[in-house]
Amino acid sequence: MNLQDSCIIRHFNHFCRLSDDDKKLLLRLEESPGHVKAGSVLWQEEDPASEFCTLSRGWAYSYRNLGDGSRQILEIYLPGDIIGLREFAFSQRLAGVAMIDDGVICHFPHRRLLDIFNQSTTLTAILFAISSRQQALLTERLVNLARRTAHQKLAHFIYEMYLRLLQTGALSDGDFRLPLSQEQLADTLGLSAVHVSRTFSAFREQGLVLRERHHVTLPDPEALARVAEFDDCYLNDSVRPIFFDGTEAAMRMSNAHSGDEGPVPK
Amino acid sequence: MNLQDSCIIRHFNHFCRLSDDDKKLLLRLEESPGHVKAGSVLWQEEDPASEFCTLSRGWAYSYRNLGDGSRQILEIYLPGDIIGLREFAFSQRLAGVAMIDDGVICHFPHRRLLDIFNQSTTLTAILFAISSRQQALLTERLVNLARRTAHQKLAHFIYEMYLRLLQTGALSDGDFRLPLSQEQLADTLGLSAVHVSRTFSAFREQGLVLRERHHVTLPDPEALARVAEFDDCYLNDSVRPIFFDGTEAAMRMSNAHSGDEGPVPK
DNA sequence: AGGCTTGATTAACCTGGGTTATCGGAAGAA
DNA sequence: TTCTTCCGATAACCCAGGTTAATCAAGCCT
Repeated sequence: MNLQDSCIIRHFNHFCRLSDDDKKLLLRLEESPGHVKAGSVLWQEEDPASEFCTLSRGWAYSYRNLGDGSRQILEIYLPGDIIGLREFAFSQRLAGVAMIDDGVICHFPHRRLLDIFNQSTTLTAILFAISSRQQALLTERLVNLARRTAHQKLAHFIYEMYLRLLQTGALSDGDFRLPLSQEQLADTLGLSAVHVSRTFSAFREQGLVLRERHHVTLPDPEALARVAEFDDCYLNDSVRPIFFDGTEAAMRMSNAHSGDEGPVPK
Repeated sequence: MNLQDSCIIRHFNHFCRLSDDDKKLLLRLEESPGHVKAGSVLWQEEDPASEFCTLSRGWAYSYRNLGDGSRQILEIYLPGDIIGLREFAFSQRLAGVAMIDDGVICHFPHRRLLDIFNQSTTLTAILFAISSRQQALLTERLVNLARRTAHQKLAHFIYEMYLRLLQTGALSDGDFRLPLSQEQLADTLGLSAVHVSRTFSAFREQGLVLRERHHVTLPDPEALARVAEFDDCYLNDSVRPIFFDGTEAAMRMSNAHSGDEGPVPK
């Protein structure tokens, strides 16, 4: 397999330029990618947890089923995202994962993470950063659910998706595919499907969001961000390259004892 | 300093027996512990992020301030917890942290994590597990906020605290100190302080929870868990030793090619 | 073409919990 | 002791969003 074909190498490359050795290490850990159908369940809560996955094509989501028959969608995964890091320390799944679209996923046994820890500090740091970023997304979703009105929740979610898709270079203007049903949106936002519909109707009248089937148009993305009180620092990549420059400098330092260099935070 | 005095060594030991080398590595990274007063702010949102902390004594919480003047408490930290892992991949704080009690914290510069990554696979795996566990707590809080009634939210929170305190061996029966004001509970649970008060009144009448100042008594913890629809698998340690046994076997394998030994999680 | 299913819209009605306000008690300050 | 401040309790009022139900449009199957 060519070094550029691997979906996980592509994903890691987003964070930090990789050496050829690191690429080979990642590649060796990767098992055959497989096609999965829309709606199929990758795993359910309390299944044994023994691997994680990279989503190469298609969208997916993780969810929890509640006692009263409702469910909460925890996270939406886009192509390039890693699924299942959540359960690294557990032997059971804490949440189910299902496909939204037809897609392609690659499997990695949990235990092979240790090979990465053993052999590449760079990859280890990237994995930590990915986990940290997922936690940031989760935190923001928590605030969104706990403290905002239905209008803000929906606006925030749509704008977050818009930014994430922009980052992956998957779109240019405020016009993209959002393959979630209103019921799935409701399960994500802690609302009823009926109220999601009401809110979309309000947005349509205000010219904020136009939704047609699984397609969304944002005539004025900035206006939407204002409604949502959106603060994008939790998504902002621009901090990460700085960190990784620092990382590499720090790694050189700790190997060579070259003394202080670069800004040292107080 | 004695190897057993370090708060971080004590914390890591909860997860996995450490070698003396690992202990020395942890100790070398640790800087002087410091006393902090109740109510003092360790850092605020958007402060530069350059270190993480171990909470050695006292309680703390992380929070986000919202545009409308309200705030959301994200996480309660108990003695032994690590604070600030969230921002590993960021140069800015995503959330503020403040002390609830008087306490003691130890500081670790972010950059020194790389020394750990470089030098100890065991410590790296433990750090990953800690981060994974924090994500599990966050996820459970998210579900709690999004999908449950006020009664369930409060019951769930109190029962979670009860279990966490049990785990750290800090209490024996259903009777413990909960040093949070009703306003702080409200900010944690996405409720108003008034409604927290109402809910406590209801619990008192039902004999579920008796709260007096900062002290809580649970006459029947199991009944409380039932009200909360509590599922403790996200807190359950019993899965972790299994994982770490597997880890150590795998590590020995990858170092020495010694073949299968010990239970390997399937 | 005719059923079936799934998703979306809209309306009518209801309730959990927010908001505001008032009061009382405990702890600290002087 | 008295003043002050903080915290918690309770009541009255109100509204955002849940619930139920009816209707409609769009695939899909055969």
